[in-house]
Formats: sequence, C-alpha cells, structure tokens
Amino acid sequence: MEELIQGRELASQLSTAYDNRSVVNGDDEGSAEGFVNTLLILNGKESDQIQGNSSGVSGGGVSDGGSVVSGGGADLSSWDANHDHAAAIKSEDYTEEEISCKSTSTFKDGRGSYKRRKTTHSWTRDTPGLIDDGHAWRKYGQKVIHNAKHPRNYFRCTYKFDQGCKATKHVQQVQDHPSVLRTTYYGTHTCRDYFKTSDLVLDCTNLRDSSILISFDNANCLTNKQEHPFFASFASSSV
DNA sequence: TTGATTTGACCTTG
DNA sequence: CAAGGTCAAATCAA
Repeated sequence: MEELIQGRELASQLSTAYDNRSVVNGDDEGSAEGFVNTLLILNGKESDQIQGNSSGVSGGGVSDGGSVVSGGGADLSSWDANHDHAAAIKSEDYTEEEISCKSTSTFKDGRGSYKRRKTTHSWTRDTPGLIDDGHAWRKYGQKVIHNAKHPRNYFRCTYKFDQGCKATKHVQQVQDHPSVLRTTYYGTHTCRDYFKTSDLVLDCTNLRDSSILISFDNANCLTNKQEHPFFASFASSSV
C-alpha cells in the first residue's frame, strides 16, 4: 500500500514535471523505481498480495466498499466506517495451486474441474442480512453441510461464461446467529459490468492531462471513485 | 421466451 | 468413503 500511495504521488509529480518540461534529477532513480513497482503491482505482478491482504477487492467489495489501491490513506478506513454493521473480514491462506488445476483423473461429460477451496484465496464477511455487494451473482447450488444447521448456498459471477470471471461466493447462516449471513468470497472479479461501470471515471485528478484515461461521465467522478475504488485504479493502470 | 433458481447426481479431495 | 463443490435438467418467474 505504501508503494501504491507513493506511486500515486510520483505519478502526480511526473505529470507536473511533464507539464513544466523540467528535468527530473536528484532522487529520480528512486522515484522511478517506486513508480515502476507501483505499476507492477497495479498490473498484477504482486496482485496476489493485494488480494490476499485486502478486504473489499472487487469480489469482496460491496457497492460502496472500501478502497484498496488508489484511494490513499483516507479511503483505507472507509470500509468499516461506511458500514454500521461492521463486516467481519478475514483473509485466509492462499497458494498458487488455485491457478493450475492439478487433477489428473478423467473427466466425464466435460466435468471435473472441481477444486477444494481450502487452498484458494478467500475472505469472509458477516452481514446482518442479504446485501448488495455490487456484483451480479447467480446461484448454482445449495448443499447441506455436515454439523451445520443451515445449508450453504453457492454463487458464481453472472459473467462467468461471458467474460470468464472466476469469482464465486458461499453464503451460509451463522449457526449461533441465524440472522447473520456469512459470505465467503473466492477469487476476484475479472469481469466488467458495463451497465454499472459505464460512468466510471478512472482518475479524475489528472483527467485533463491524461490521454490514456477513459471517462464516460465526469460529473459522477467522486461518487464513482468511492463506489468502485478498486476498479477505478485497476482499470487506469491497465489501459 | 428467456434467464434465474432448485435440486439430485456427479466428481474431487482429504 | 465422507464431505464439499459443481453440473445440469427440471422448474419457476418475469
């Protein structure tokens, strides 16, 4: 996060320097390194760390969820602050095994890509009821869990097939508190809900001098940046 | 008619 | 083999 914040500052400095056509010297090597690190992170080189240590990253985020990348320090606290019923979130162990399906057995009817969730990156949230987390989910299963009073519901991203989004989640009532729903998120959203993000502004602070930025509605700049902080920063780094 | 949900069967993993 | 995760046909709903 420090690198990301630093990168944001450096990007601003770079923009200013470019405007002034001034020669950057002195500690420019360190600055450049930090900026490159930031770009690497934003482009996924260290995305695992981001995902593993962050709540509210795309899949885990509610519609007005917290910031991960671009929001800076102020946004970091917005997750809990914006929720009266502070959601309990925790990350679990994560390995690269998720990436490769190591099954060697034969598949029947095209099935077989089953992966135990134990080794995949996940985080949980406890909510007092059903909430809109800002993503389109489709239920694909329900299962009675051993030693659990309540069944577990399985959801996948609506755009799983359209856009290959691998995000899934499980929702289950907490045993001791039936009114509380425990949602476990797996994977992060790689999809784009074009209807919801059509007015997304990637980085309004440097809008005037950023030829790579895409903006469809500048008027909602602040609002959307708060609602989709991760997408905003992620997208801007990817364009 | 089309998309979402239900639910039992199927499949993998520990 | 038990348990959890996913598939897909049947069903529901807009």
